[in-house]
Amino acid sequence: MAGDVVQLDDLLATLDRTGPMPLYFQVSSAIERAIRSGEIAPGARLENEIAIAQRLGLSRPTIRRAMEELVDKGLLVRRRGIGTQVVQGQVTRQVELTSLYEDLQNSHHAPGTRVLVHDTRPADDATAAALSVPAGSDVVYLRRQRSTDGVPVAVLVNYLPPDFADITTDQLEAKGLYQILRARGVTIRVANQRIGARRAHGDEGELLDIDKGGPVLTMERVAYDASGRAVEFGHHCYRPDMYSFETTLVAK
Amino acid sequence: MAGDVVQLDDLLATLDRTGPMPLYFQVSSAIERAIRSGEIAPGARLENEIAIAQRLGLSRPTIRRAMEELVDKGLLVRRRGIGTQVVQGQVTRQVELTSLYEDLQNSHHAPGTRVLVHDTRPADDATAAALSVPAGSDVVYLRRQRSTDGVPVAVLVNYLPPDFADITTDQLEAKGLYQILRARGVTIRVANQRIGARRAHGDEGELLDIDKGGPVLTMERVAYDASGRAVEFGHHCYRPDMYSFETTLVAK
DNA sequence: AAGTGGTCTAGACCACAAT
DNA sequence: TTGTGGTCTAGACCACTTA
Repeated sequence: MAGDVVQLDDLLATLDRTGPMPLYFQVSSAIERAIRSGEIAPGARLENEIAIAQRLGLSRPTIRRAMEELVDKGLLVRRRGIGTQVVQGQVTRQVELTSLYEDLQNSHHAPGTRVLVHDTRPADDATAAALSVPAGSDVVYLRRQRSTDGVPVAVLVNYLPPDFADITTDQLEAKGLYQILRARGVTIRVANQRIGARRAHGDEGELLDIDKGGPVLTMERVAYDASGRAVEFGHHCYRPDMYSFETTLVAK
Repeated sequence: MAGDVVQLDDLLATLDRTGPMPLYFQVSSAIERAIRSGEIAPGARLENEIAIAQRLGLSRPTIRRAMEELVDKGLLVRRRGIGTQVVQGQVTRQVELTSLYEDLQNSHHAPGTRVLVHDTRPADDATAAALSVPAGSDVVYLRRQRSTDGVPVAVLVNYLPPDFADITTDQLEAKGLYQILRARGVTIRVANQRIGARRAHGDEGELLDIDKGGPVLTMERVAYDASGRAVEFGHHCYRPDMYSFETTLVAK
C-alpha cells in the first residue's frame, strides 16, 4: 500500500547549500507550505525518512530534524512502525512570542497606540519579584491603549527594568514595545504567561468601549531575553469580542 | 572565567543504559530537577556540550538533545559563542495536553463531575467540520459540570465521533474524558485551542455559582489522535476566579 | 585566537506495528 | 519478516562572541 504516499521531488530543485538557511529548515518550510496550501492533503502519508533523505541527497538526521519541526508545529503525526501522516483538520497558526502590536500588524490591520501613562516609579513587591530587581527600586511604568482600525482592543500595563528609562513616548506611539526592545538589541526568548478573565475595572470599560463591569480577557506575562534576564512584566486586558488566544498543543 | 560554571558530576552515577528510558531524557530530567529544586541557581552558566558529553561518557548529540528539551521547556537559554544559562525567575509548569480533570487531579484537589446531558444527535455545521464527519450525521453530545472540592469550576460541552457512543454516563462521572479515551487506546497527540472570554449565558451562571452575566473564561478545542483523526471537539467555560491558563512560550 | 553553540554526515542498533 | 520511527555514536565544519 504505497499508493497514496506523498513524494517530495519538487523540493530537490529548491535546495540551496550556499546560503545561510539551514537545510532542515528549507525542507520543513517546503513541506509546511505544501501542507498549508493543500498540495499535500490532510491525512496523507509521507515517505519514510530514509527514502526522503536519499531522494533529496541529504542525511537522515537532517530529514529527522525537519520532521521534528513540523511535529512540534502540530502539522505532522508520527508513529513508530507506521509512518508519518499529516494531521486532519485545518491548521491554525501558533501562538508566537510577539507583542499585540505585531499580532495586529500581521493580520493586516492598522494598529494604533495611545500612551496613557509613562513614568518611572518604585516597584511594588510583585513587580520587583517578577523583574528580579530590589523591592522599591525604580522601574519604568507604562499604560497604553491599543486599538485596531480605530476600535479599542486592549489596555496594556507594563513594567520595565530602569535601564529602559530612556525610551520615549513618541517611540511607544509609533511602534510595538517588542520592536523597540529589539532595536536596542534586546530579543525576547522566553516568556511565562497566564490567561484569565475578569470584570472590567475602573476606566477600562470606557477605554475599551464596553459596558462597565463587562467581561475582559486578561494576560499576565514575564518575558526574558537571550541571557535569561527578565526584561518585561505586563498585565493586560483585552476586549473579548476583538481578541482571543490561539494555541497548538503537542503531546510529548 | 570558569568559576561559576555548574558541573554535573552527580548525573554520572544515575545513568542507566539498560532500561527503556532514553539517555537524553535521563540527562534532561536530572538537570530539570536540579533547576527546579534550586540546586542550580537561576542565571547560572552550564558547562559546554562537549565537556558535559565527556564527563558523562555520552556523545555530543545526546547531550544536545537533552539541552534542546530544556530550551523548549523554557528552562535554559543558549547563545552561540556564549554558552548556556538557566533562565531567571521562577519556573512555571507548561500548559500540557491534558483534560481539566487531570489538571485538577495533579494539583491535589478532588475533581467531581456531574453529567448534565449525554446523548447522540445530528452534528451542526461547525461540529461536523471540526470532527470531519458529514454534516447532519450523528455525533455524541456531552454537557458536564466540573467541580473541585465541591466548588463548581467549569461547564464542559463536548462532541465526539459516533464510534464513542458506547461510553457510559457512569464512566464519565468517574473519570476524565481523556482518561476514558486513553483506556480505549485513543491517545490525544495534537490539539488546536482558542481561549477567550464572554458573559455567562443561560444556566451557566447558576451552574458555576456566579452572577448572571458575569465573566467566564472560554476555551474551544479540537483534539486529534495519533493518526491525525479529530476525536474531540469541545467548547467550555470556566469560573475565572477558579481557573486560568498558564503557558511558557519560547522564541524559535 | 579561543571557545561556544549550530549544522551536517554516515553509519549503527533498537522497539514497535503490520503482514 | 519487513518496514517504520526512536535512539545513539564519532566525528566534521561553520558562525558567532569575546578577549
